[in-house]
Amino acid sequence: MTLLQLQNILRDQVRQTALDTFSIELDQIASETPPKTELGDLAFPVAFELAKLIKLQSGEKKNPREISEILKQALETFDFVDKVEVAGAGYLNVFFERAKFLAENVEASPLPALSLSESADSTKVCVEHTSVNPNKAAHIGHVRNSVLGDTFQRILRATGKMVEVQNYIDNTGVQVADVVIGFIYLEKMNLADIEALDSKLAAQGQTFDYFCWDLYAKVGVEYQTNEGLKEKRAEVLHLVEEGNNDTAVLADYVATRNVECILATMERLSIRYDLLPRESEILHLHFWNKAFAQMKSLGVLHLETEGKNAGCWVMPFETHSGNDEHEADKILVRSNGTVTYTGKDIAYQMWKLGILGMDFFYKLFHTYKNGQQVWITSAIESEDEQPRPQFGGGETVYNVIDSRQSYPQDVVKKGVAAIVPEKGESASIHLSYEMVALSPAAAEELGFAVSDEDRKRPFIEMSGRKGLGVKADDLIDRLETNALAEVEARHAELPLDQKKFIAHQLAVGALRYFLLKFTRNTIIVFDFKEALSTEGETGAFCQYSAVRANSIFRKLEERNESLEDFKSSIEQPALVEIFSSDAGNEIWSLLTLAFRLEETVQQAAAQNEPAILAKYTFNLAKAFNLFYHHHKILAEEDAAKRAVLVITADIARRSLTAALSTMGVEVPERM
RNA sequence: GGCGGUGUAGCUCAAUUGGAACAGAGUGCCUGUCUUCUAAACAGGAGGUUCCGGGUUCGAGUCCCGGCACCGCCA
Repeated sequence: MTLLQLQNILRDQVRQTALDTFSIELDQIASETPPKTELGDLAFPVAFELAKLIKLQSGEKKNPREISEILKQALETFDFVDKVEVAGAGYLNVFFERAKFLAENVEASPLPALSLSESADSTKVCVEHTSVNPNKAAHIGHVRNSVLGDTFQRILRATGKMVEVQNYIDNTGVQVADVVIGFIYLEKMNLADIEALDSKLAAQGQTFDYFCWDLYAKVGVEYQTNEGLKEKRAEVLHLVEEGNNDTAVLADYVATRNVECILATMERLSIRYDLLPRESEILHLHFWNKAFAQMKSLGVLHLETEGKNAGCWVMPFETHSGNDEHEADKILVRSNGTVTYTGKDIAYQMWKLGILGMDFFYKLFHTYKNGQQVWITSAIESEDEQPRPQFGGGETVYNVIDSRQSYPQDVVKKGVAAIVPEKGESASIHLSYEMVALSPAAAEELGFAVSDEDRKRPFIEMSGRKGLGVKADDLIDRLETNALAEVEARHAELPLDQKKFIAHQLAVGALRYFLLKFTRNTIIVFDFKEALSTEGETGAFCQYSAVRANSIFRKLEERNESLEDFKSSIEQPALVEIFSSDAGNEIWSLLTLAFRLEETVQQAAAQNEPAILAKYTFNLAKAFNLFYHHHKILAEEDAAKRAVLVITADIARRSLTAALSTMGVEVPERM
């Protein structure tokens, strides 16, 4: 019986007792964890609610404490429940039978549902994240998206879901067109020149995406004075969208090279994808026409005949009471016949949910070092490669997109729900997050001129167009360099390869944790000092804690002592005695915290909030450090106590490792 | 102007969706702890009008009403 199962059983019992005794049906029963382990393992504030409901139902006034006494008796009969106390104004505090519970869970997996996600009968969901415009290198703001998405994807897997990860590639948009203009008109380069660029850049220690980063900024500057260049925009964009011409071929090369670079950057952070759906295929396969036909036949669209929207196809939203300006977002087809972004997004969202009635073709794009494959869409049937996975058709679709897109995302969600009411709005989830901005000081540190006006602002938005931002690879490099110096100082004797690998693991841990510890709707004002720190609430702190735990087991192995012997040596009476001793509470509180990973992951999934897992991981690491500090585990003389300490350390490190792994963070061999 | 978000310790952030028994962390500041299973650690201290004003109730940082400030989106 896991902690989660036990909690659910107790919750059911509370519900049943409320029904039997007071004829009150409680749909949701809140439970919480008491602030200190001495006060119990699980608390129900349910008596207060019951008192209110009883009064409402029969007019009878009941004291919450009285109600709790009745519930207490019902809960005390349970296995694994030691005692139940009524505390405060009517709190119900449940204490578990520590020894029995530990004996039962010595071997338990911290995330039992993880193995389910490989089985065919688990439900499939799609997570779209990253989706960087393929015209430049990724910056730290993009990385927040990717880390959030990748971590959330791991969280979903840990709850037993089958997950498909998509990275949408807008390869035919204005941003790509702008860089193409830079190549053609500013750099005077043709396709062959661009193809030769990589080797030239390599000699200067540069990369393609960095080159594009600067070029894109250059185009932005040029636009301000060069009207002629700006006029090329519409023309180039049109050619790129249309395809089958030299400009489109050049654009495709540029976009693909940038995708390759961005994928390489993300792989440094253990972020990988299953599919790269491209806008070019959505256009060329005419997804919109299919969606448009469906919408017309369902009558969810109508042709506006008068007013300023005359000639437009619009989708009405009863729930929305916006003003005239907002109506613009509901226009799906303009009076000139062109489809809006919202229209295309709705068609694409329908494909993701498997309700469009048509599909892309697919070819293999890349095989990662770990064997995972990432596929890319194609518009050409003969290019379709078999065998291949089935893509799209998610039960639920999560779109990781920053909060500035909240309104359009809401329109897409409502639009899809109008077309397929049986799926409803809940099938489309916008995992929104706030941007990563720069403090004026950080912008100056990067060498950007900050105006007096900007200096007064709390933060400055990063901008690819201005070339203002902390590039992801630069930051990772810096993190790796710093970490390597630390490893060098502590473990000079290790081979360089190993030291570099550890430094890499630490850099990933630092960056991922830094981006995950903030809740999604907090604007991260990037600060170098904070991001590079390895003290306090950081990835390194959590990793360090796990490394220390592992070193205990390395030492045990060296002494030819096995964990299995400890597990088989524990006996109930000895356990009971240890748990009732002074150290018992502290050991037990570490254990219950470690057992709470499964529950925490479920919470993070239900609330779409990876920061919950980050906070938990930090608290678990902290609790382990305390335990580690208080007990000399290997030196403990009392054999029974030593066994309990070893087993506790093992359970804690397994939970910690699993928690970190769910955040995409590895535990280094040494630190 | 309309819609949405935010406001909590010097600074950066949490707070299990309305719960208690000190509103918690990290950082910064002050003070202690390395011959030990790794000090990237641990312990202690100072630091709060939860933006302001009303309201709802057994109970409000959280919900409602009215303001203020900052941010974003749509024009």
